[in-house]
Amino acid sequence: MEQESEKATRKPRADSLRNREKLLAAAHDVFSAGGPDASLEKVAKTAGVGIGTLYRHFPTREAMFQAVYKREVDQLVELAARLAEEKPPFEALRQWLHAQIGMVATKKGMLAALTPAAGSSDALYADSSARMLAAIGRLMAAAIEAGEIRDDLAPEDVMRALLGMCYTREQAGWQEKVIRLMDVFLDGLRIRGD
Amino acid sequence: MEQESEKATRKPRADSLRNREKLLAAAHDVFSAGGPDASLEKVAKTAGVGIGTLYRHFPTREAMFQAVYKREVDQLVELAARLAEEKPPFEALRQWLHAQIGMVATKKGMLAALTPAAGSSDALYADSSARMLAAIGRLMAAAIEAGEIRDDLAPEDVMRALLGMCYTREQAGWQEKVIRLMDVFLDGLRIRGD
DNA sequence: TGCAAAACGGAGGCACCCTCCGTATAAATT
DNA sequence: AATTTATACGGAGGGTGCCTCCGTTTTGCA
Repeated sequence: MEQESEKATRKPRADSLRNREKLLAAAHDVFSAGGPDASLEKVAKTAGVGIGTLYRHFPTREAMFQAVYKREVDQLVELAARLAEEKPPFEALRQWLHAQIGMVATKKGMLAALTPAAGSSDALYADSSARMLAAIGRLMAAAIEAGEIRDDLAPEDVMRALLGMCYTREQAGWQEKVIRLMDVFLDGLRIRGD
Repeated sequence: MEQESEKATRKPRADSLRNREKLLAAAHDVFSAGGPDASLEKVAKTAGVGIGTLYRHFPTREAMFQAVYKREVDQLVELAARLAEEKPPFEALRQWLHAQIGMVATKKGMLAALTPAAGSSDALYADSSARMLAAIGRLMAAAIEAGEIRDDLAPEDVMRALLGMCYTREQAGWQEKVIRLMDVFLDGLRIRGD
């Protein structure tokens, strides 16, 4: 019988992986729409699984937030890499920032949920933050090298501008407003070929 | 029949006023201890009234927060005036700041509760804030005139220091820690008679 | 003192939280 | 392919909180 560790680790079941993924997708949707206090039973129903399955995968609300958050960071970092390859530098930066806005809706719940228990999840947070800054840094560097944007802003500055704009998230429809604000900002960032 | 306005306004019932006051006191205690999501039924029970009575006086959770908040601002402004009369200037300032810390526990729930619905309660907020700054300004002016503290800080600065320190409110027992921090800060503020 | 307006209190219906366990199913074994 | 067995599934159920509604009690006024 072949096994690498002393513990007999069976291959994880396919349905388990499927359900985990379905739950994460559903959680993203539900929390984006309903805020951090949205019902976990609604998440389970949206995912099409039982409430028991949800709790087995994510024992606490915060565990669920963290998993969603990490997944989104992964996706955004990957998206940055793909955009950098496929699009002109400025356009890549623009599209990536737009994608960011969609994420903040969830991060909102994240922040509220993580703050009280701070300390347990600091590492996750710091790491994600660093990766995000690195990703935006690469996009900006490319645009600067192409002579498309100013070179006197740091990645942190752009990040702060983005998050600051999102701080007005209150009424319905804030995402559209922030996208417009962000486009104005990008217009200011751009070097025009006059 | 004598009445001042066209509407026949009967004198408010004594029990109503009593219960309202009991509810506000209970709400302060419960929210301080349990945070903004504390149970309203616990508030009613602590106050010794039925849940129906609570909802009649404060139809929504936010209405309750606002009432508690306003009451605390009133009390603190009044306390500032009394301390200014009865205590030496520096001691008055110190005791008032300590009292402030007790309030933040409730304001925490306040902020979380007010933010989403911003706009409906802006006026209340701005007014309270101004009154608080005026109160601390008077205490500081007295201490400056007596030569007890430095004169190069504005009321806003001290307020910001206080709130910044309170931002670490997470674990149990944060109030004690903040009181110690605040005393250190006050020690720095003080002009020593060397 | 009598009476009607106003306030009281808690039962009841609903939603959500989380646990527990009988049933179903996928991986391992033969 | 059939059997075994570890693992995952789903939802009923017990508990708590939210808020409404209405019969009962209290209070101000005449």
